[in-house]
Amino acid sequence: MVKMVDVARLANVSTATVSRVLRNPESVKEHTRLKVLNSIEELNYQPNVLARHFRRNKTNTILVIVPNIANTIFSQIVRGIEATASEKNFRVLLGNTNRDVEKEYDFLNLLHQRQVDGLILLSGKIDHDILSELKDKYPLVLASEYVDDVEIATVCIDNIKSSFEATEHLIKQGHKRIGHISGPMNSLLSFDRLSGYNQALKEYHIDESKDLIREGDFSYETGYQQMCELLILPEPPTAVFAANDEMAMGAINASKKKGLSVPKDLAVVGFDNIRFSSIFDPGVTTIAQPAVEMGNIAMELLLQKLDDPDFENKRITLKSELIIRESCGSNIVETSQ
Amino acid sequence: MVKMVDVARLANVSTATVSRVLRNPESVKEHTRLKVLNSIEELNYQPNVLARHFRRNKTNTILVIVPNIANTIFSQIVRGIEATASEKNFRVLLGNTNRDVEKEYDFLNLLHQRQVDGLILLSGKIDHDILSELKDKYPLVLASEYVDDVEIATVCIDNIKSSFEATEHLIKQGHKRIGHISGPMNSLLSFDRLSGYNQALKEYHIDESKDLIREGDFSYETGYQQMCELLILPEPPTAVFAANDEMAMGAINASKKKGLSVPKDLAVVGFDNIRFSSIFDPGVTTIAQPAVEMGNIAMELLLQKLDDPDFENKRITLKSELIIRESCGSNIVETSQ
DNA sequence: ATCTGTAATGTAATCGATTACATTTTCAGT
DNA sequence: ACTGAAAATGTAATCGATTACATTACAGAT
Repeated sequence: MVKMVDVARLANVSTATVSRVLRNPESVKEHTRLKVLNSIEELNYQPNVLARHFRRNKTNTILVIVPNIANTIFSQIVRGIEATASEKNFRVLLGNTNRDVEKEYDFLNLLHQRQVDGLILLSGKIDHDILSELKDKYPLVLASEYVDDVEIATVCIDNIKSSFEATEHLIKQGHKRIGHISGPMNSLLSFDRLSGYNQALKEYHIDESKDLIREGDFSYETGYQQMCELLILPEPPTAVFAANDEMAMGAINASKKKGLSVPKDLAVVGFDNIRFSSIFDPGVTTIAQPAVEMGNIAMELLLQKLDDPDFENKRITLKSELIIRESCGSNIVETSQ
Repeated sequence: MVKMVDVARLANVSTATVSRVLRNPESVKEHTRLKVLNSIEELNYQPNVLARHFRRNKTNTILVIVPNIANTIFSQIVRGIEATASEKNFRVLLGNTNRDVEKEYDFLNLLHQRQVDGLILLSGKIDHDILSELKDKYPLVLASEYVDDVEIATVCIDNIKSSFEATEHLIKQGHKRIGHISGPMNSLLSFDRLSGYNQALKEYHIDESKDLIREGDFSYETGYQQMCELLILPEPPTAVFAANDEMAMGAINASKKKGLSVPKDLAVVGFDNIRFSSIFDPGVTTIAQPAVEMGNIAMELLLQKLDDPDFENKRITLKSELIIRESCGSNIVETSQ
């Protein structure tokens, strides 16, 4: 393996100069720089990244902890993160947890071991105290998820507002009995989506009913089960707002199974606008998060933190959008291609 | 940061002994070992991974190149890889290419730079010559995809056989005009799925027709488009075998759009058994690959290669399974929950 | 008690880039 | 031409674990 001394010898300079050419080209005279670059070329020199990491105690790698990479909302955010990261010559290590908190903690070891320089969390499950300790010790950004109390750099949408809009849309279709299948209640995001739903009901003077609110865990299966529960109520809902698209699809399939037709007998709205929402039949009306952009911004925030650990922990709120498809019975209908 | 010398000092031994306790415990006397372990505990010592990587010129990290991580078939394989990897204390770096060959080559730099110790490829797009050079220079395993000519450790299923079965299933339902929407023809896997289809037609004395074979690229969109093409033929097919589930769903939706009913007017079989195939309406009949197991085995093969670069490059072929759902009009019908 | 061979432990070089500090070069200003 | 400051380059220490080689401890044989 060619190393820096070899280049230095050939170019007739010191290793310090070679190193500077690579990391601080402007601090080296043009003439010398060209000599060095030529030698690098001639020897086909590639710096030893591991030595560099060791010496600088940095890896140019960041960790992204994802609850479920197979969910397109997360893979899109990751795509955004990667795009911005690779521009700045950063690598992205994916920590897929399948919604298992233990695995999250496992991945955090990578931070402690300095195998990664920073962290983007797409999951809000980690304990508050640990989170608040983390954000003081390492560059940390939350994306999509968020927490209160602790001040952490965050990119997200306004979940209360978008859930309000989703529910309002159902109300405007004339529905009065509207169910909600929520996400797991240990996450603030789930809580806010529920709040948006509640606020919409209140705003339009619709009585709340505890029976109509069911807790799921963002999986298709819980959407299916909870919908079954809702359907055996003495007075079942005529519409359902599910806290994500997978659960919405679960709810739709449960209703179909019971012989109901969506949207005629039951209107459904989801959340996230995952790829299959437009492929599914009926197309799922949903709230679209600007996922790729969210990833871009999350990475930009992290880069700033990496550069200056004291950089302000701002929260950036992006706009979401209601996408109307067939599942809610609106007359405005998108094609499913 | 506590380092090895600190532990050594406290335990009253040399750093060599501390290092041995960590890497070769059996070479250290029980008495000494305990002293050292106690000191490690007491000081809460964590070895500097970067220094270790540098010194050993190994990172205990492997790279997995994936065409599209949002596709559940790939995320399942990755899950299998990760499970086996983490047992052996290996990290998995995910290289998602979105089917872009350029990005594949980018990721290969990680190998050259020794940032990863080995590679599992889930894509068969890389140039033969490069592949054959790679496999001599680095531990390399192919999973799901495979190539001929070059001898590389591989885990896969028998795509010809399973496609034969899929097509045969349609034939046994009485279909005589069966279309095929293939994968991109630069991949051997697509080619084999086409071969299986052709062999089944031949076996059952059904005339082939070039018109009925359309090339897609494994995306929903091409499935949709190619099905549209098939439907405007003077004599359109009554059944279609698509080389993956996404294209099968595209085909189904295209037919629905034209007012056809699946499976009554058109029977469809897909490939891969992605998660959404059972959620889709109608449930997609498909070939299930043992994806997680495939990942496990791929990682095991790679570990063997990492251990001994001259380890035999065997190809392991796993069993696939035909999963019958509603889309093919069989009377044996699975529920879609 | 002495010798021998093996097991256990220690000493110190090593991996290769980075960088604090030292030295030399350059050049503007007189 | 000379001075002094700034720019360019060089010297050598440094990061922290690993490991080849050297030394010591110890058990068993004589």
